[in-house]
Order: sequence, then structure tokens, then C-alpha cells
Amino acid sequence: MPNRQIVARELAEIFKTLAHPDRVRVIEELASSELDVNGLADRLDLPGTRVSQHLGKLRAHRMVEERRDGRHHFYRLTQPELARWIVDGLAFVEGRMQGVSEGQIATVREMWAGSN
Amino acid sequence: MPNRQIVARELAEIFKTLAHPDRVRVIEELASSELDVNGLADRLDLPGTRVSQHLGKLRAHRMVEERRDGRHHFYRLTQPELARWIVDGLAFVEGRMQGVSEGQIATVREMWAGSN
DNA sequence: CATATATCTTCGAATCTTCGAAGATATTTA
DNA sequence: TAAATATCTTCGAAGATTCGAAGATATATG
Repeated sequence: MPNRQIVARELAEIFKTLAHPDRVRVIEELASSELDVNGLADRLDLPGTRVSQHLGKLRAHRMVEERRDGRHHFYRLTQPELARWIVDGLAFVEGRMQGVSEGQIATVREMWAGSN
Repeated sequence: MPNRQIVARELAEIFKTLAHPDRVRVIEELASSELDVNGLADRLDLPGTRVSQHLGKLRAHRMVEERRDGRHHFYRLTQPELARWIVDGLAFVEGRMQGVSEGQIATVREMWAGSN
């Protein structure tokens, strides 16, 4: 199979892995600090079991790494630059503009980009 | 709902829209030139009906724009920088390295990035 | 006007994703 | 050792996605 198809398939896998709002938020949280499952669940206001499932998927695709300390599983980004690249993608949210103002986007960009 | 959640939802929509190898390839083809449905189908070696379906989705998310000339529907990127951002994402394919060599990625990066 | 071409839309089956609930495992504390 | 805590995995239902096939539309050509 031509290289372009192989590489396109890999890229699509990455996009699929990021194609859930909770997982985007998990990655942006981890951009500023390592956290355990409950730490993430608290900050994102999501049930821990759901955060755990998302982390399982991110782990399967090597986007996060795990470190265990006692009964806590701490997670961090395998490639911290990933968080920045995602923030760069906000440029394409702006263009679409369905119910999201430029001001809102700018605010979030600063929150997420600032923590890096 | 907090801004971060709204923006994360929009970003996830973008990722979902890009989460198919055919659509990644369509976008990279359109980075270098406007094409009609059959033109794309030929270059990507895909059935025209399938390319049309993918274009429908990209259109629904305003990633491509249509121009009609007779019975031909020509498509171009709404935001040409999108193609470059996707190529930047190749950095994260490299990190994962499941059956894809750095050489293959570099080759594709040049093909896609060069056409811009 | 009849036909061929280019594209779009709809349909239904197969597959994948998501979500919460329930159960399993490992670690700490009493 | 028993109970509590933190996390993971599995299960099954609901919903979304993908794909090719078939039918609809619009435009060009004979």
C-alpha cells in the first residue's frame, strides 16, 4: 500500500482518538500537570469510571503514560506538544463559528495555552 | 456551560470530521488544487460515490467549499491552512510508531507539505 | 427530445462508540 | 484479616458511522 494511504490511516487514528470532548479536556488538563484518575474526574466534573475509560483509550494509543504510586494511577502526556497542537486547531473552530464567539475561543486559548 | 466545555466540544467535532483516512487524503489533495468529485476519485483511487459522501460531510462542517461549473462540482478548502495543520500532526504519528517508519512519514510530509 | 454524464441522496446491513452498571483487582487502613 | 479506596474491565443497550447499491436530479450532447 502506498505510503500516503498508510500515513493517512495513522493520522485518522489520531483524530479518532481525540474525537471526544472529554478526551480533549483530559489532554488539556494533563498539559499543565500530572494527575490521577480522581484528580481528573474532580477537575472535569465527570464520573471517575468514565474518565478511566477515556484514559484507557488514550493509553492504548500511547497518548498518555501511567505511573503508579500505591493505589493511585497518575497520568501524563507522552508527547506534551500534543496539547499545543490541539490548541492550534482552535483556528479552525473560529472559521466555522456555529454558536461559538471569537471571545470565547480566545479565552479558552489563553487558559489552555497559558498552562504550558 | 463553561467555555472550556463548549470549545472542547467544537474541537472534538473537528477531530471527528477528520477521523477517516479518505477524508484526510481528500483534504491533502485539495491543498494543492481545486478538484471535482471524479478528479478526486481518480487521484485517490476510490469510487466516486464514496468521495461524494465524504465531501458531503466535509461540506456540512464547512471544511470545503463548492463551486459549480456545468455538471462538475469543484471543491476547495475553506481554510487552506487546515492542510498544513494536519501535516503538523504527523509529529504524533512518529511518536506512536506502529508499523510506520520515520522514513515513510518524512516522505509523505514532503509530498503533502511541498504542494502548498 | 432522448440519452449520457456527474453528482447527490436515501436505504439498510455491518460495524464501532458511548455510557452507566456491575464485578474484579490491588492497595491501604483499621 | 476485614473494610475502604482507587482503578480497571466487562457487559449490553442505545446511538452513530461506514459502505455499496439503488434511485433522484441536473446538465450537456446528439
